[in-house]
Amino acid sequence: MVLQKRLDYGFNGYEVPHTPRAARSPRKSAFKKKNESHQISSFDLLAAVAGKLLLEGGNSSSSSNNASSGNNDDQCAVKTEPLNGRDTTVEEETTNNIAERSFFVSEILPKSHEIQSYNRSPSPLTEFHFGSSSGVTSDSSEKFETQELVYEDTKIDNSDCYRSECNDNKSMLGGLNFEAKLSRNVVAKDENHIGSGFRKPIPQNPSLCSDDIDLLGKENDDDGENLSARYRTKSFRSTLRIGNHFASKYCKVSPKPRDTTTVTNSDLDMKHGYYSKKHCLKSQRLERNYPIKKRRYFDGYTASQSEENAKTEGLSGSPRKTSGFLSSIACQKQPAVQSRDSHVKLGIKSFRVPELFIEIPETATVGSLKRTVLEALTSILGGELRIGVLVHGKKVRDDSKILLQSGISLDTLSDTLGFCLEPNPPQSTKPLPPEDSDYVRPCNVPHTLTRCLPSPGKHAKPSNSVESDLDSKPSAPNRAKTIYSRALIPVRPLHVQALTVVPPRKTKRSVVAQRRIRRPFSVAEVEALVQAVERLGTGRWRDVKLRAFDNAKHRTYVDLKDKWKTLVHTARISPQQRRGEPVPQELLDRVLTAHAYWSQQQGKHLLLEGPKKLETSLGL
DNA sequence: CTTAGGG
DNA sequence: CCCTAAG
Repeated sequence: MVLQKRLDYGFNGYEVPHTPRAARSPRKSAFKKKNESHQISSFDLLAAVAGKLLLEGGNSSSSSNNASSGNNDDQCAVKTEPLNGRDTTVEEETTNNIAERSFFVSEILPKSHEIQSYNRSPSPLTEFHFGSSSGVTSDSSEKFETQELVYEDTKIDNSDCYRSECNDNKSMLGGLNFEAKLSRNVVAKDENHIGSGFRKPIPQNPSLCSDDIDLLGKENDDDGENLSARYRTKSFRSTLRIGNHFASKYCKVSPKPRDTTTVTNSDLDMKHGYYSKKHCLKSQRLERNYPIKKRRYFDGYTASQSEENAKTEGLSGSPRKTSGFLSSIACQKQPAVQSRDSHVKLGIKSFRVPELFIEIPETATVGSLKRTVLEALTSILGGELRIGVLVHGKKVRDDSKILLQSGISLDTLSDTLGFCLEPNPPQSTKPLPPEDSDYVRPCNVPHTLTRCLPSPGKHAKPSNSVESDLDSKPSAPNRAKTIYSRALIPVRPLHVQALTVVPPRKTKRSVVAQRRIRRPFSVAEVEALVQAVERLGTGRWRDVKLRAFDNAKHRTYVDLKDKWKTLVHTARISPQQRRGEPVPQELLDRVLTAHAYWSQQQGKHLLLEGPKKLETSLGL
């Protein structure tokens, strides 16, 4: 019942982030004044459903499978049911079974059923009925993965293994995907974390996700990318899942329990089932030395800029990174409801909780595992639950927008609308030091997914020597006994693919380029940079790179240029305003001197005898 | 691929 | 750090 309570909280707190930015493809024509007055509030309902889902989850292990089926019967737009209705004993529940314990949030809404999305209901909960749906049979363990997107009328095959797997099974198992990590530490089971988002559970594993912190910086950046980044950070890992099972199911990779690399790879593969190996290699290489120049799409949903954009942008908005959250709520347009009221009818097929990482000892009991997962889950969603709306994979944050304004219309609904659950005030959890971009993955997989790979020993690495810093070779994760898997369920925005003539799935590579982890320059690096610039000037960053940072694979000449820029700025502001590791004034002075010198030099344009070295000029 | 700058 | 227009 505690869950119920939280559910309520979540409800109250529900609020879609504001989205200042206009729709990618403002289609004025789409604005039918007729609908302007309509405000969609069904999201609230969705939130309610989600909450309900939680509730179900919380009780699933001990209560009946119809915990909430006693609600309204009519107009139940969404049905929810604990996947694992039958209450199996702990002994019986294998890891897989646990995973299987996802929650079936909803079924395809019968055509006849319609959700009057526009009518704000004072009591959202009443609009959703959480009845029990068809039972999930034993084989469900093989399909615990949620159905990502289910198209009723448009059978779109995105071809990624993960997806197709799902489609194979008629049973749309929505729900929670569990990902567990076995380790020596048990996630604390205290309840202090309630309401604090997943802050609690995560800290247990500081090495899992490290970098996201700085991502939280820009708060009002309406840019989709940034938004994504933010969410990735705050809401990261919310999908619980038993990696091994997942791997075996969705990836070719043979599941090897306790094999970190394998599992990880599996996940990666899963995520990029259609990712060509070749591309992986390339990607890796790129990331290794230089920033990937491809547009980054957020977790899961990614595509090469050229291809994806070309394919979808022109049609109905550019695909954007989607939030890292789950979004396996499938909605669909009701074919026969082209009614003039232009009401959007959508059926929610399933929910999936965002990815989540938990740590639990291998020796823990299944029961404790369940408990842990449950706790982690509730802690995540417990705080404030809310629903995110995705249109073309892009989050729509402006609640005031009408559907049409957001690009949600009868014509495109089924292909563009998506939802995602997200813990409210996304708490920035203690990010775990992400693996270095140079990290060499066991197999050729998109680097992006390694973001949370454990990187022991990388924490306290106060580099004093330029050497060490310049050549910060990430230590390879060493967790033989840890089962680590990731469950980044790609939130594939419904592409307009179905509506376009573009040949479906043609080299639909997805490059999940992730923002590089922030790696503040150390004093030593600054020193090296300054020295190099003094000698080479400020217009030869490549040379600077080669000269002083040739071994620092993670520093590109662009980085150096940027750093110089900031150094110059830093040198000009008062020491009080400076942040981060303090740079010796001496260096800053040199920065200013060199900057002034080279600026002048550049201005002089005198290359008669070649640019004199600053050093020479200064008599150094 | 590099630069140079704005974001 | 990212993204990109220019060269």
